Amino acid sequence: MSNARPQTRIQKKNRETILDAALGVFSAEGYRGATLDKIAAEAGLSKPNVLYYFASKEAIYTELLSELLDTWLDPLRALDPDGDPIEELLGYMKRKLEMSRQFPRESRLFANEIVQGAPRIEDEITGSLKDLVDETAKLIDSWIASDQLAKIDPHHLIFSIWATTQHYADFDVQVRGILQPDGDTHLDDAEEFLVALYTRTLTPPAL
Amino acid sequence: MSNARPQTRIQKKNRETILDAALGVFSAEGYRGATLDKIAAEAGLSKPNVLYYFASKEAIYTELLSELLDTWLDPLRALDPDGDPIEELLGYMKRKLEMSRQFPRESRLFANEIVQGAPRIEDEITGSLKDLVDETAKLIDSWIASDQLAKIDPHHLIFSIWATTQHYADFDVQVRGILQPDGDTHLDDAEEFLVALYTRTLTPPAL
DNA sequence: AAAGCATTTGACCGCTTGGTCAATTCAGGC
DNA sequence: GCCTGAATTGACCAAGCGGTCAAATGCTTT
Repeated sequence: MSNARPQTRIQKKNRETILDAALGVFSAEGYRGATLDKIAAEAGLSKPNVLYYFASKEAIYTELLSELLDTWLDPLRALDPDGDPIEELLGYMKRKLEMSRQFPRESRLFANEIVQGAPRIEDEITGSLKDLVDETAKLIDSWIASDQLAKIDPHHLIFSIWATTQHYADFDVQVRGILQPDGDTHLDDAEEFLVALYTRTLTPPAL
Repeated sequence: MSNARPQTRIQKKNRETILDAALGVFSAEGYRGATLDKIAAEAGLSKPNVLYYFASKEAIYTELLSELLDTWLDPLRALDPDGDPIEELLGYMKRKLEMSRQFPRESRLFANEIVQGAPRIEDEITGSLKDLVDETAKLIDSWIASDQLAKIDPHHLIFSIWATTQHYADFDVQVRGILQPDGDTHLDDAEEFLVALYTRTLTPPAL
């Protein structure tokens, strides 16, 4: 597996162009709905040329997925055990919401994959993802034990943060359809709502 | 549109068999990923026989979708303006969570459709769904105005209930993957968590 | 039992899809 | 300017797809 790829400038550029185009197509249409022709057209290349840079449609998809997984978990890793618990968790929620704002295609790519049973990333889910979540859950439990947080199930807390924040990317059409005609500030409103939701939920009862 | 369909017993039975099989396939693989062969195999019928009962793949899909939309909104309609606001909203959340437990395929079918831009139900979203949500939002606002609920954005409250409850159906593999090996009681734990979450969020500050 | 309609299916069609390949064009070092 | 490998593409293929159709089978009524 020790590869000594030359990676010329033009190779790097085209691979990036293809991955970006593929992200758009895969996230909008799912794996089966996406076609190499659409990806090639979106990238401004011919289909055989796309396959000159990637071995197959599958190869493009898995590369996107594995690239993404790290980025996706970064906000969770940024939790500071020595910070103020409520501020840390609110910060995490805000970072996740910001990712829905800035990387909706990435969010939808994951959503598509997981809704359909995550056939290609099940190992990562039960492996590194589970480990990281379990670790974070322990941290939250320790915060609860020291009365810095209200008593709450840490795993489901994390699930709820994922669900509420990613909802704005994954179900964008529904959110916009319901909020129209005024749907410009909806992510700011969402942040305000979620700050209130989690502040009330996490604040421990006065002693 | 006044149809006088005969609908023999065998027709009714086979149409139901097909719709049930199609629900499984569409929800697991998305519209593009589903094939008539898979649906036919799942239903125990030949492909031409399936097409004897439905005009096309698209026809099966849209029938499923429109059938579902009503069922999906029923819990929202069940909100009682004269009931106790917090109990009503907690009850709504519980009903939605129960639907994730009992009808995960239906939930994933919607998730697939909406993640990919809801090309076939955009009208319903901006129409009847939006109307119903706006109406409910007004009701919630009136509860807030009479100090029976904490001050909170009603639309985003509804979004958060959808997101947190449907998450357990749509992202089932992820939830189970992280919670394993003990993932049997996770929906009961989820309910306990969500009751706490929304109780704290909705309870108005003591006067 | 025979007619008449509902049901079922094997064989087939045209189109789209992922992928291949030989041939052509391009870009940089000498 | 020319040579060499990188980059690009038109033409093509086999498989899978949604859908058709004529023919066969089943069921019910008389």
